[in-house]
Amino acid sequence: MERPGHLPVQQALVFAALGDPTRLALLMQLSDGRTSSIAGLSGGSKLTRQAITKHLHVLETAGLVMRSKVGRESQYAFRPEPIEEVRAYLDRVSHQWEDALSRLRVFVEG
Amino acid sequence: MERPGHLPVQQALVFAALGDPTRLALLMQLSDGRTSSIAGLSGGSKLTRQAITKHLHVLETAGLVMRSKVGRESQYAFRPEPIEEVRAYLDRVSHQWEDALSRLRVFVEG
DNA sequence: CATTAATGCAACTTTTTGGTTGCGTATTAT
DNA sequence: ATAATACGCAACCAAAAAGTTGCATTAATG
Repeated sequence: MERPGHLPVQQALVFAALGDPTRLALLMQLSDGRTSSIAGLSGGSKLTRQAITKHLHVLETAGLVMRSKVGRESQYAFRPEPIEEVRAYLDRVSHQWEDALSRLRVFVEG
Repeated sequence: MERPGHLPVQQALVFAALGDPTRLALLMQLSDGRTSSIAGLSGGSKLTRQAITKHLHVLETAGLVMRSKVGRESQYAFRPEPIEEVRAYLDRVSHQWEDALSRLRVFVEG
């Protein structure tokens, strides 16, 4: 049985990957389900292709995108699994907080 | 009407705050609803008190934590609002992705 | 009042990040 | 075959983040 609540390292990786406007914008570009090449993702940004490449590597390390090389270009695709895990993690935190609050409420009012 | 694709600067702040194991651990310590002082939060970490203080400032700037000075000590409390906003944001991204995928599916399958 | 505990503040060092430039390599197109 | 396209890789740079040390301040304690 894995207790996800005590593995903040992997979650932190995902959060850190999401904690940059450029990377968030890249994710939004891919969240429509279509894949895109590095050149495609670089167009529309003032940054260089290599900067975008680095950001894509960060996203890939966090598992938020998947890379597959087709021909001479790297096609990147959105990967929703880490998002779901992070949502589940936040759910647990919220529930823990709400449960604690209701217990405190009972203690004070009771 | 806010468009989900609009550049989320505030969200990035919260994600960046969550993107550090030390800060995640601090949040977990506070997510039981009880407040804690800096000394209390520093105990159990190998970092110095000042390092913890800096992390708490980051969390406070992101709105994830509230500080109130009582006597000579600073009491910190968990603040769930940004968590909820981030969850709502992730919901929008997930739905956008799933909707796009079903549209693609319809397009491909005819 | 002297002492101790809890913290705030500022300077400084080290590491990490975000970004660029330059160059080499593999495809695709002409 | 040649040229243009799309990358990968490495070195390098600047700025921000993470962390420490030192000292001043404020509040509780005996």
